[in-house]
Amino acid sequence: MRLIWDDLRTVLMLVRHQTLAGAADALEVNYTTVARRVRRAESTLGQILFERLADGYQPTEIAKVVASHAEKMETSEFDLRRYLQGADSALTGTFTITAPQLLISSFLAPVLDDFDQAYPNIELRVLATNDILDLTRLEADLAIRISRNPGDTLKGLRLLKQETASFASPRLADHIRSHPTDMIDWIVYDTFPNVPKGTSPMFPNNRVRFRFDDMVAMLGAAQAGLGVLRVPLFLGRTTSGLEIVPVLPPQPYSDIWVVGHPDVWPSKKAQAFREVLIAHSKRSRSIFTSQAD
Amino acid sequence: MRLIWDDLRTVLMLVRHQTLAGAADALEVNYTTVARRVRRAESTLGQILFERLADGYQPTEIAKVVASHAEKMETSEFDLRRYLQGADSALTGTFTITAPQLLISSFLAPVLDDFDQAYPNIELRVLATNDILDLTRLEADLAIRISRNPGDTLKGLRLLKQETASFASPRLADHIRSHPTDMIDWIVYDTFPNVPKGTSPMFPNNRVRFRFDDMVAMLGAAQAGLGVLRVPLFLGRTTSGLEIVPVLPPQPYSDIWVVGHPDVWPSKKAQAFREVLIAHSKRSRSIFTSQAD
DNA sequence: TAAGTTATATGCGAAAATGCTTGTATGCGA
DNA sequence: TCGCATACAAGCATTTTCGCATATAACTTA
Repeated sequence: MRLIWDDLRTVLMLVRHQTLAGAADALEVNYTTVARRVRRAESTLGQILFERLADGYQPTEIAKVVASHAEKMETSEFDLRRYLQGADSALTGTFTITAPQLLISSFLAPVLDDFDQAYPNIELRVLATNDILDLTRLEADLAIRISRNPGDTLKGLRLLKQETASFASPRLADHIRSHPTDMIDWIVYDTFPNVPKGTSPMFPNNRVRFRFDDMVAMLGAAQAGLGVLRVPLFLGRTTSGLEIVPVLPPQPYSDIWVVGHPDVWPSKKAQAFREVLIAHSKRSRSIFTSQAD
Repeated sequence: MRLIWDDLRTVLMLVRHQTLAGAADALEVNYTTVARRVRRAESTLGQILFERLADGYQPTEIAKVVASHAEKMETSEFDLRRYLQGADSALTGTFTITAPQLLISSFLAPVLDDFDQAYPNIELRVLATNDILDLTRLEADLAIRISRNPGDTLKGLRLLKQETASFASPRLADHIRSHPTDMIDWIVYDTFPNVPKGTSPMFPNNRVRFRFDDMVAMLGAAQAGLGVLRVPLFLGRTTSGLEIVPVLPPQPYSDIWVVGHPDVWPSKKAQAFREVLIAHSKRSRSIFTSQAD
């Protein structure tokens, strides 16, 4: 019995995605190819691996066992690729980072510019997402994250401390300052559905007016004067049409970290990127806290 | 970077064998294919994996790392294949056993016959070798071994206790019995280069005359009357032209075991083979010891 | 020094794998 | 109930991979 390793990988992907098209996307092949590889695997194993149903391929118990072993193989592949990435001393090729969308324009854009100037032969790929990408699976080489915790197995470096404050449109800000005891409307994030704690006693009347699940939309609502917003200082300060209001005094917030997998961390490209990143962080420290205000 | 798993396996084989032809044999492909796959792997990794020398492909350090990861993948493959083998409840297909050559003709042949009669749809493959095959790598499904110890991770079942005794050609045996104090010539195995311990006091004069590294040759030499031989009872008894001589009284010897990997052990085919094996062992017990003499 | 052995390299035709296209079934929603 | 989207299946053409035959280089040995 001579198993084809790439057929095992194909079975793994089909078990994960349950449809030929899904597995084919993951493998970057035509879905017909997935179907044929699976048929071939079934015939060499002498076992039926999937039930062909109208809504996809349903894995049998045996297929799940096959997939679990293929998953171990995949882990070894990722281990290898991370090793190679870490050992790579070239300042050429591609380099992938990920960061929350809102950090890009206000903070990261100059870093990308500096890096591209300094290392024109490195093709920088930026994944702007709030999803926590899996650095173990090399979804990115480095991640910039807003979190006190760099993650379990990841190496991390704290770039910046930061604080939050309350922001509002200039009109609303004026009104609040001149009528501090009026009811103040808040725009809050879905996951923190109440008025932030720690509001100043000078502004005793607060209520939630809107809840959003998207920060960009919240900023838009605040720009339109719909309410007061609690955001990191850098974000409020770099968003036009917003100014700080003293309703909520500056409070410490999760720090900004650059994190990476220990295997990949020592690579020349990662080193280079961190240098540029740290230099820029030092320069822009004042945007993130009220200290230097 | 999209690595082809079977290319990694090819690199592993080439690191192991160091020549295209050797790796190609192991993979059962043409050696040209090995060369091409390795080139492809090198180009996708962007790394040179082997130095092409006159006497073969010399792996670089990176190739060794690649191979070590591919080896983990291979381990997972064997784990899977053993699992599938163990879960296989069919009494069809091939089944592989291994045993020392000398056990085959005298002891195992009837078992093979019985098994083939009882399970004509199973194609039995017999690897007659003194090498200890690696059951973890599925080089065989079951092994019949002469050893007190069934092995570290293997499951085992003791089939037979056995004893050794001294044998000689009829002519020599006659002479020894009639002239017990004459010098007795021994034919011994290279790894036990002295006269066996425990010779009877009735035959005080013993010396080594020949050392061999091959048991078949030793039996031939004994048949030709060149000396006395210590062999397991079953072997002396079933070899024509030899008879037992009382120089060395029967002594316990390593037992005969059937061993298998725990994963494969419960498979229907392995169960079936063990049943036939055990039945035959019980019937032929008397050949192996002096008890029933 | 010439023949033989053991390596790798390369060109060509056969075989295999792959992608594309068309056809069919099923479920969802206007 | 009629698209519409999503799934798989199957046939055909293309591309890729593979094996064979041949050539070349290094080393051994008579």
